[in-house]
Amino acid sequence: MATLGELERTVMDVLWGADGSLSANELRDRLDSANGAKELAVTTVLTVLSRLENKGFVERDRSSRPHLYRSVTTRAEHTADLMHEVLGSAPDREAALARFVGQVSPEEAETLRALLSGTRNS
Amino acid sequence: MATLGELERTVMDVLWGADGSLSANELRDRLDSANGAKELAVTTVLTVLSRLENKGFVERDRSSRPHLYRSVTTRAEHTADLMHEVLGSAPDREAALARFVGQVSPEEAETLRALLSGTRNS
DNA sequence: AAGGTTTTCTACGCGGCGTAGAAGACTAAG
DNA sequence: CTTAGTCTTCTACGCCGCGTAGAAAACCTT
Repeated sequence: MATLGELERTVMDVLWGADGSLSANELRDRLDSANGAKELAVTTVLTVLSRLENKGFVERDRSSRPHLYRSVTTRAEHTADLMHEVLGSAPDREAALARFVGQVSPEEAETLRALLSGTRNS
Repeated sequence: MATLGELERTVMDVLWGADGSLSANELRDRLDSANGAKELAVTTVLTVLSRLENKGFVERDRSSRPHLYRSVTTRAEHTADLMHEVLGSAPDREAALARFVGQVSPEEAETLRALLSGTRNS
C-alpha cells in the first residue's frame, strides 16, 4: 500500500473525521484551524487531494461544481489494513503475532478476547 | 519509527536470517546470491549499514577488524513493533482492533485465542 | 615500508512530497 | 452574452531519503 506524507496524512485525518464529503475550500479551512495559522494555499490542498485520489485513498465527486472529496475507507479500516500489511510482510507470522499480543496492554488483551470469542469457529 | 527503503529492508532480512554477526563482505555475498546477480559494491553495503546503525536497527562491533554487524531486534519483534506503531497512531484503537481481528483468518484467530488465554489476568 | 583490505567521506541522481503560481475551465451576475 | 469571480488543472521548484559507488583515508600483515 502506498504510504502517506505528513500533509497527506493530515488531510486524511480531516476527511476521516468529517462525515460526508468536503470541498477543497472547506478542507483548507479545517486544516488551517486544526494546525493553527498554517495558511495553506487552496491549490496545495487540491494537489494533495489529487495525489490521494491517485493513491486510492480519496474519491472525488466531479458532478457538483465545487468537487466534493471523501475518504474511501474509514480510519479504522485503514489502520487494520496497515496492520495486516505489516503482518503479511513477515515470514514468521505466528511469532510476530505472539510478540504483538505479548506487548498489548491488559485492557486491550481483554478487548481482543472479547472480539475473538464472537468469531469462534473451532 | 524510521522507515526502511528497499535495499535497507533486504539487508535487514539477511541480518535477521543470519544467526550471529556478519561482516560487510559476507553480507554482500549473501545479498548477491539472494537477489541473483546484483553485484553490489561493498561500499554500498557499508553505507546502508551505517544508515541502519543510525536508525537504530543495526549494531556494529568495531573491535574486531572486519567490523561485525548484527540486527538489534528480531524480525518478529520488529514486525510487532510496527504493528503497535500503526495501532498507536489510530485515535480509535478499539475500532481498529475490531477491524483487524475481523479480517484475520480463522487459523490465526485460533492462534490469537491461544496466545491470549496464556496472558489472562482479569 | 609496501601492498592489500576495510572503513569513511563525499557525492550524484532519482523519486516522493510540500508548496504554490499561472493558466485554463466553469459559473453566476448583469 | 459578456464579464468577473470561482474552481480546477498544469507545471514546477526545492528538499530530503535512499540506492549507488568512487576516492581517499585508516589499518593490518608481512
